[in-house]
Amino acid sequence: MYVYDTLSRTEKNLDLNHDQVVRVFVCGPTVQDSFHIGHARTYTFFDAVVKYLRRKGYSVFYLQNITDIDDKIINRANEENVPYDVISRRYTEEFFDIMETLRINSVNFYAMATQHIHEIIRQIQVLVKKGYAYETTDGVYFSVTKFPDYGQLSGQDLESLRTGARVESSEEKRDPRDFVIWKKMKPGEPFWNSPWGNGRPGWHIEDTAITEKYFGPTYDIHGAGMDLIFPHHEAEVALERSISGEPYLSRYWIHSAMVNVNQEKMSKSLKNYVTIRKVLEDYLPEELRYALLNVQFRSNVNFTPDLLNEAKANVGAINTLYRKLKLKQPSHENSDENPEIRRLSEHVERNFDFRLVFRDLLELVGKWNVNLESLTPMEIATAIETIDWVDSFTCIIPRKKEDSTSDELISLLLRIRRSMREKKDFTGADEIRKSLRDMGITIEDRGEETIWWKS
RNA sequence: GGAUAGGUGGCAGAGCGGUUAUGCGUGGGACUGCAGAUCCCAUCUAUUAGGGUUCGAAUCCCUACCUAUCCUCCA
Repeated sequence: MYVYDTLSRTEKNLDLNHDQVVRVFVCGPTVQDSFHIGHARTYTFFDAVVKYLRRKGYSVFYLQNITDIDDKIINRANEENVPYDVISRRYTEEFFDIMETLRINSVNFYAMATQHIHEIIRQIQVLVKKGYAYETTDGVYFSVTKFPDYGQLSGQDLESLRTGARVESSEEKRDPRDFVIWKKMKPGEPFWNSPWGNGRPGWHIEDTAITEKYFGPTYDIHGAGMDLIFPHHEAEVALERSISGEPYLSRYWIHSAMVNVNQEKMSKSLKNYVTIRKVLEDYLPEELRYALLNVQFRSNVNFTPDLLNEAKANVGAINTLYRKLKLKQPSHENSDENPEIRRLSEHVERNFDFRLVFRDLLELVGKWNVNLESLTPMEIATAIETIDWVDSFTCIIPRKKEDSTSDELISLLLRIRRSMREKKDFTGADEIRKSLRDMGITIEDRGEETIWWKS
């Protein structure tokens, strides 16, 4: 398997160990506001990656943090005049709710920042003791120049960072490029006790404290959106490696690209974002997943109606065929190997190109549709197995609606409809068809017989 | 200005030196009582620009131009 690794800037052989747990960490959100398609993209992508790895037999521990204390949360709380945790809880709940709806369920553990204050303080203590961090009147800072590899991950050199300094420089910072790891509280702000007085953690150290607790000083895969490469991940590397002395933090760095609107990054500040909830008013979660996975992960996507409509059309086509196949009699013999799956898996294993998987699956769907009536039981089994396999990590086959209609009743209705049609009572026949559709049952007249399925 | 990706038909996107992929859209047709689903045909005959290498380039090299992300909080 190959993945593009940000640090080495090359496609690297993804060399994971089947005998050990594969440790994957992906940066979670700051729970300060509603979530948009940008979030959906990142988390859907890594969900599919982890599901694929598991499918392949790896035992993956997928860890994600949740930033539940942060300036933005405090600001929001002040605007609404409520305690900060009213905000963080509200959006944490919304986040979990959306994750569930989008079928993003591969994360083993969500680590909340505020539940790891101890670990954070311990890391800061080590950094201060080793001389990597220093205290000022408003906080504790990490001294960037003490870490020679700073800038390596993002391809920045320290000098150009200095000249580009849009960094707001606090007077007491020894270097404008230094970053906070502990913020001392201002009146009215939430706080935790620490050796440096009351305050709260900086963002970067939150993640290293969490990953160190669950994974130790190094782990296998670190993922997130590309916008976090600098300074966030750069800072994580500096912090953890300064503490551990190890030559690396994560063996692989996988960064997914942005979602754009009118060629611009979807973001809060530009007010050009579309919330996930909004999209789910008109599209199925599976259609959104398809749309987002139908793009190479390192390419930006422009978010347009076309993108979703194409996904809708394709998900519909795959699903319809899938339901029809399910009505047939597949062979139950064990086939040695499914050649289609082998071919499709090559796409996944070359840079997780789910898009190519979809493309080839669609071609197969066309082929199966043409021969639908003449497929052998073996071919039916292969087709179903192939779609199931793709669905096992992409989750694009819409779930059936909960239903209570019995098969016998449906058959009865269809018999009645048949006799109506024979008597040319098409109005009545169409009414039955429409009612069944409303109940999530699709029917299809095929000459003498009528087939149906629940979708 | 620096770092990193890119620039292919109406849109999305393959191709990695030698068949105008493919999907969506659009038009037409088959099937159907009508739908739906599916299929067939067509449409679009595209590769940012200019040089170069080559028998031959979307594909390699150079130059220019353009776009996105990051260099500040951000998935």
